[in-house]
Parts: sequence; C-alpha cells; structure tokens
Amino acid sequence: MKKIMTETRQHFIEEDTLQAIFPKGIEQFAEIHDFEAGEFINVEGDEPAYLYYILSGKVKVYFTQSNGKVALLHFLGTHSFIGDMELLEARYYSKGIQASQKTRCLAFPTVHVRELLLNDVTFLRHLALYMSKKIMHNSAKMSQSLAYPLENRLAEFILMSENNGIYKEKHTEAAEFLGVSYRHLLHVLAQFVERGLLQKDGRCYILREKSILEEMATSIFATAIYD
Amino acid sequence: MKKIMTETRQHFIEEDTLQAIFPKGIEQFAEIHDFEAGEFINVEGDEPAYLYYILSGKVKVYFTQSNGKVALLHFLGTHSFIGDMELLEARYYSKGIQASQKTRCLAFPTVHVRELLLNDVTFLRHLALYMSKKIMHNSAKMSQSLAYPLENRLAEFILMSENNGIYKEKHTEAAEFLGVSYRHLLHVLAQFVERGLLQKDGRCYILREKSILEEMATSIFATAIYD
DNA sequence: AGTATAATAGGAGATATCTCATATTTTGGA
DNA sequence: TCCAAAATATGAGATATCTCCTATTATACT
Repeated sequence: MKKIMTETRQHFIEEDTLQAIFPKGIEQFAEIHDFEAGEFINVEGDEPAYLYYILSGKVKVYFTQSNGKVALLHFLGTHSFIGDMELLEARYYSKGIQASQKTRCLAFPTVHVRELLLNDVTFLRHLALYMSKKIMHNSAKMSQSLAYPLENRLAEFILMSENNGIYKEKHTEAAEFLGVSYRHLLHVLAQFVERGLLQKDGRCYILREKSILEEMATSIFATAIYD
Repeated sequence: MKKIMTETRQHFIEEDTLQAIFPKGIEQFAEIHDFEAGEFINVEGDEPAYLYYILSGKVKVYFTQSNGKVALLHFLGTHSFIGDMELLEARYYSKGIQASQKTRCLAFPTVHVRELLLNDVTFLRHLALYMSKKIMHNSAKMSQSLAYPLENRLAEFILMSENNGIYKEKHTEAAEFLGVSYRHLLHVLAQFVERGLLQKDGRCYILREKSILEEMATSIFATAIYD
C-alpha cells in the first residue's frame, strides 16, 4: 500500500463530489491509499483503522464461516464505503477486504473522524442513501438470481472478476460465492470452453466471446428493478 | 385502518426506545395506525404519505415485476421502517405493503417530518444502523439460502407467514418468493403433508409438527453470521 | 527437500428442480 | 349471471445440480 502526499492529495479532496459527501474540516485527516491487485486492505477480524471511500478500482469482501470455509461475500466498486458499519457501531466483526484490481481509496482514520462524521447531517444522509441503494440492489439481485441457472450467474461473475480479459478466480471461492458445488462449477466452465466462450490457459481462462457472456449476464438484469 | 387518539397515543410515544430514535418535537405529528391482517398499508406506486415505524405485527412487501408478475419481496417485523427510502429520496418507486397480521405502526406524515428527521443526527444515525443491519442480515441469508434445498427454505417460509398454526399463503406468491417453480413447490408441500408435518384443510394447511419445521428452518441459520 | 493440506480435475449415479401439458376450481369483473 | 383470467392440482420427461469417489497437481509449513 502506498500513501499519496500533499499536492496530489489536495487535488482529489477538492473534487465536487467529495464536498457533497464529507463535512468541512475533514481534509486535514484525509489520506489517499493505493492498493495493488491482490493486496489486503483489511484483515478479517481486525478492527479497521480507517473509513475508506473507493475512488477507483474494485475490492472483494471475504468472510470466514463457522465451518471454517472462506466465502467471498461481494464486490465493492467506485463510490463504495469500506468500514462504514464499524464506524456506526464498533462491535461488528470486520470482514476481509482484498483489492481485486489496482484500487485507490480516500482513507480517514476512524478515531479522528468518527465524532465529526457521526454528527454531520450531510454525511449521514449520504450514508443512509448509499445503504438504501445497496439494499435495493441486493434484494433485486437476490430475487432474480434464484431464477437463473448457473450459466447466467457464472457469466456475470466472470465479467465482474475478470481483469484485462483474463479470469483467474479460484474455483473453490467462485463455487462458494455462486452457491453451487465445486463439481458443477467445473462442469459449466468446461461447457463455456467447449462453446468457445473461454479458452483455458494453464490455470487461467481467457475471455474469447465477451459479448456473448455479457448477453448471458445481462439477461439476469433485464427485468431488474433498480440500476 | 384505525387511528388511535390522544391519551393512548401519548402512552406509546413516551416509550424510552422511541425517545432514543426520534427527535424531540416530533410528537405533535405522530399518529398511531392499526391495520387488520390483509389490509393494505400502501398501494404500490403511490407516494407513501407516511413514514411508518412498526410497533407490533408483521407486514409483507410486494413488487410488480416488469413481466407483470407480483413478487413477494420480504417481510418486515417490529422496529422496522416503512417508507424510509422514500423519505431519503422521493424518486423511489414505492412498493406495495400489506399487513400480514394485526399490525400497529407509528405514523409520521412525510411532508411534516421530512425536514425535521433529515436534519436530526440521532435519527439518521439510527436509520443508518438499521439499514446496515438489514444489509448484513440479507447477505447472510442470501449466501446461506442458495445452499439449502427448498425443503428448508419452505419450512422457514411457512413459519414466517403462519398465523395461529394455519398456513394459507397463495402458492403462486410463495413460489415467486422462494424462487422455485410452482410445480416444485406443490411437490414439496405434498411431501410435508405425507410426512405429517402439515395437514391440508381445504385451501389451508394446518401446522402439525411445528418443532420439526422449526428444526428444518433453523438449520439454515445454524451458521448464520448475525441475528 | 519432504510431507500434509488445499486446489484442480473429472466420472457416475442420485436428487432437486424445471418445463410443458392438461384439467379443475376460484375469483373478479362486465 | 356468465365469462375470462388466475389459482389449484397432478403427470411425465428433461435438466440442473449434488454427493461421493478417485487422481493429480500446487502450496505451505517443517
């Protein structure tokens, strides 16, 4: 992880969008953290020291279940918060957060900004709105996703996690995330290869027919409620 | 729907829990609305005129999908909000809300309380916390639910929607909610009857072995993350 | 380096679930 | 009152998905 220093930092913090979200006076605490793909932003169980706001990139959220299996819970992209729940109520068990691509975040040290943020009406309003959108997005997704076979959900997952045309998630994690057996995931992946959508290259897969994958994936959301 | 008048009203509004959520000065706008089972609290698409806070009972949230099918989205119980998203941002398309049992709500006319609530730090904090819990609950549920066959999810659904030991949801709606085909739902229901868990009585089902149903249902949440 | 553990890979049979087809009954208006 | 639409029921065959099994690599730890 790399922290960016003053001049460049000012540049980001003065963005209009950020003015509309974060209160005056928070600039002095703002840092900018850059993470490489694969780097851990937070280790599961650790009290996160920062409230992050994603400026660019994408991260994965992990959680270890009681049976010891690690489950990929979801992805977060630009304009998402990390550590928002812990900011609201410290007792929450934090999850593992890993950068899935090169990711740049605004980072506020929790101890310094908690008071300020939790007493700022604009920030709280934004946070509530952010969460309400997330809830709607989740429930729309959930109700739809049950209705489609793995083929469609896998297409979406591949597009979500691909980098530069290369898909290389661990099958064990993908299976957990998609809620299917490892065996069946392999089966459908093999079908994709057979149909020429993917090309296997060692342990990775090269996306050969992105447009078809997109078509299969978007059919899930053709009837989705919210964007 | 019945509105409750002054003396009784005061009684509810002075509850400690409510003091901790809603700002001073809101009492003058507070109303108490009672709904009978089956009564509609909000008609889909109507701008809800009230922000509701459920004091007791249970409601169902409906949504009409683009294909015209009506889907049961979820249930809300005590301490839940109705109309919170619309309070935050009016443009949201409201859903249909129907009382599933006798339900009593605190009701605040949106036009009168929006300003007050959206500028109250305590309320916003509570709302954000409420939403963050909902998010966690949803995602825990989603990740778990995919992993279990209909048998378990149906057991949970029956317990959730049963009243006085009688289950009488429409099969079409239940199938939508559970994300399975109508045919399969009937199949599993028939199994339940055959095993003596339910007893068919005309168009209703009588719960015969609630403890077994509970066991099947809770097995879903044995490894759940949050309560 | 060597060994245990996790990840990859694929076969085969069992289940869960879907689709389609068809008949009957309810229900909500014209 | 009657009709069209929706809900209930059930059968049969097709698919999706699971479980169990067995091998073969990677990976991590000693």
